[in-house]
Amino acid sequence: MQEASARPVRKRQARGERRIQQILHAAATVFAEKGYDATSTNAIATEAGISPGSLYQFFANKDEIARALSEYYAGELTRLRAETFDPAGTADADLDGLVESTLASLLEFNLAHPGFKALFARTDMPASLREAVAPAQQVVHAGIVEILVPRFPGRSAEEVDLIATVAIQIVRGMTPLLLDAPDEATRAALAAQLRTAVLSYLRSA
Amino acid sequence: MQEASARPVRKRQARGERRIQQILHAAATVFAEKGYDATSTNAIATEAGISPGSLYQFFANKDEIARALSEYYAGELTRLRAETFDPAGTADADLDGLVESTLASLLEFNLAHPGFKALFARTDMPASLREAVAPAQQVVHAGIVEILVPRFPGRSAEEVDLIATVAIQIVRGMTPLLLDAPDEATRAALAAQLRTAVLSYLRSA
Amino acid sequence: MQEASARPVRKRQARGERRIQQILHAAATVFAEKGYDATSTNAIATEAGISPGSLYQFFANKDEIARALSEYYAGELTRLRAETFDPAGTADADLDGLVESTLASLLEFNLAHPGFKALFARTDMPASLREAVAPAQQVVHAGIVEILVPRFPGRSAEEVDLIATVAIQIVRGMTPLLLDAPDEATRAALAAQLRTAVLSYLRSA
Amino acid sequence: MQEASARPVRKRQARGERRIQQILHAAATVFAEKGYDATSTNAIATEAGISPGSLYQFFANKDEIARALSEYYAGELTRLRAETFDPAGTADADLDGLVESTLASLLEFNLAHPGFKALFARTDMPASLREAVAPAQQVVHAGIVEILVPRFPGRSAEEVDLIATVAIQIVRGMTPLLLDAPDEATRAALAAQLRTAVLSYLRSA
DNA sequence: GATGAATGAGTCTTCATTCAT
DNA sequence: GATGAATGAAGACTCATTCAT
Repeated sequence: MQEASARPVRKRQARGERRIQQILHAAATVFAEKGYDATSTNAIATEAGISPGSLYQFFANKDEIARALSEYYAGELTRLRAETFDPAGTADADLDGLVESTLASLLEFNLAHPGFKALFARTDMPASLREAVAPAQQVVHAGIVEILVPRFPGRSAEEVDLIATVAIQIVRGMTPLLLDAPDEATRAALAAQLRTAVLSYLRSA
Repeated sequence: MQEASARPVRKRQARGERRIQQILHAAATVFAEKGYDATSTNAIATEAGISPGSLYQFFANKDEIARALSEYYAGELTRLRAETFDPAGTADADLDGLVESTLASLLEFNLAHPGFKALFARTDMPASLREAVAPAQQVVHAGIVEILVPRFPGRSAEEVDLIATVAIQIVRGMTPLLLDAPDEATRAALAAQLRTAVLSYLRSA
Repeated sequence: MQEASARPVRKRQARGERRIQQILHAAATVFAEKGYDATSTNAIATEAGISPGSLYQFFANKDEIARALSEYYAGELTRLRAETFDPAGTADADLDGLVESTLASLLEFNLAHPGFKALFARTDMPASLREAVAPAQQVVHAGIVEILVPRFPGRSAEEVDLIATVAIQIVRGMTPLLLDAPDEATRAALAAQLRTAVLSYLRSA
Repeated sequence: MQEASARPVRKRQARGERRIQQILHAAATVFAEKGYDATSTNAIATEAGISPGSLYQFFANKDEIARALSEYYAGELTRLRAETFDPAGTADADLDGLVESTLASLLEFNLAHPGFKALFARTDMPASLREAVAPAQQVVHAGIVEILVPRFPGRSAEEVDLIATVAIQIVRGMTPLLLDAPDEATRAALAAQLRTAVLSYLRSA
């Protein structure tokens, strides 16, 4: 009985789940192209190949799409982190390598998820969006804190928080430049500068 | 005819100039409150105490207002710079002091011109706005370059440009945090971190 | 085959009947809360704990729900009438008592069936709704006529019809006030006035 | 100077004033046809021969149109009342005549202002509409109270209020029937009954 | 029958911009 | 130049109804 009834339910949910992924993917695409503000829900629906009404079957409003996308990104980041990150090796790893790999991961993530920058690499957000987008921000912040804590043994949690915030803000400020770089060389140069900036900040913080 | 109309023309121009200032001031106020995207031209007109039609007598569209405001800020920045900055003393001044005073000036400028952040402290801009807002960005950039050149004697113009760009981007990333700081203490702490970040970056660049 | 399917069919019909009651009950609840126009079929389905699709398995459209609900009320009214009303005693009962008990019954019915007022106590209806709702209206009308006929011996059927219509319209006009009365005292006072109004009208008609 | 500057201002206001009348007239027409709920703001704009945007230059939303229309009707009713009503002669006029002329006026008003019934002759209203429509209701109520006060010398203000409310509700209940009467004869018959109903109620109240 | 996803026309409203006066 | 009315294309969102499973 369990099996028998579980299947159809799952099937239905599966269809919805697929649609949700579809919508989120479409949203990410359009956000990446036009930015969050300039993206209309109808444009998302069109990009997803569905009708405006269908979109609202799954999301109550535009902000909820941003929130869900943000949560999706948060999940992906967490997943990637779990795969990549070796907490054991972190303590004695050199800061240089840690920063390098973290920045590389973030850049790679941005390239693989073009919508991410619309939710992450924006320093100036309306309150409603800021709230919707909090999940991904927090995951990034928590991840950075986790890296920093063993590096700043004498500091209070608040101090490390602040340092993480500043480091993230530096990255945030540089991200659009990196992503919009006209060629690979420019991007590499900018990435190198970003590494320098973050590293030197962390060393003198 | 020339003589006869000369004075009224000047008067008209003068009046026009005043109107333009009026509009720009209103625009800055509303930009500061709601951000550029969420600001309607009607809201600007209302804030300026004029009719929407009048606004369009002076500005062809919303972007042009941003451009003019940006140019106004560029002018103010240049003026302030001319008053404050002593090129003679720069060469042998210590970088620390230079960075400190420059950042302080920029913060002060932001506080004195609340609309500035809507045009400057935004890392992610639609193309049309980015272009409109270029003037102020360039003045800032040029100012920073001017400071940096004597500090990086061996570097090419391009390299210094890049360093300036990165430094600015760091500031840009931090500015919203600074301006939205809940209290003076937080702001001071953030400002100190920003100083550290810029300084250490410049030192290791 | 006939035999084999006979019972399941009945079962199905029984289940269907239950579903229909379920839907009608839900509809009445939501109508009572928001009024007919503001009630969405999805809201009814949700209140009934079923899916929108299921609802349309039993009712072709929103108006049909109103019609069925109206028919249900008509049935209930008829049933109550049969239980309560003693045609034998009516002829010589005093009009005063008849009016009083009839109005009391109607009020009670309204209180017991909160959805009734959305279909009955509305003087201004779109044609489609008016038609759908006719059944209950007619039962009420017929009931009143039945009471009035022996009271107006000399009058033609049309005249009695008219008198009944007017009496009902008076009740209809007062019903929302009665049902929305802020407290019991106010309601009682309004009920008394309504009695006076109907009684004096009937006496001078 | 006064004259000179007053004119253009008035001219501009006049244009707006005319538009407002135009919109209210259109709204009344559509309300009369479809009822308030079923009337869309776009339909009003179309009926008024203007664009949807223009409508919102004068009214913030649909409710505000209802309110303005209600206020217009309130004004008209007051004006008519001032022209027609002779307070001096009221005291000793017979109730019969007063009721007759009042009901006749109200019927005439309804016929001359087809939108009125959508705002007045509706017993069951959503809260937002009820509030918007209050002005006209109050004028009618006040007018009736004014008539009734000398007729009910011993009663408190609250009692007279209640009596007026009931009388109005009777009229309200009958109005749709009157207005939708298929022919003049039916309407006259209904009007006669309404007179009887109101009069007998007032006599026995 | 049941489900919930799908539809798409339609709702109210906003806004950059233009135009008559 | 100034005014404020005019425009109409969007925008976010809703809802009665239908359809695939």
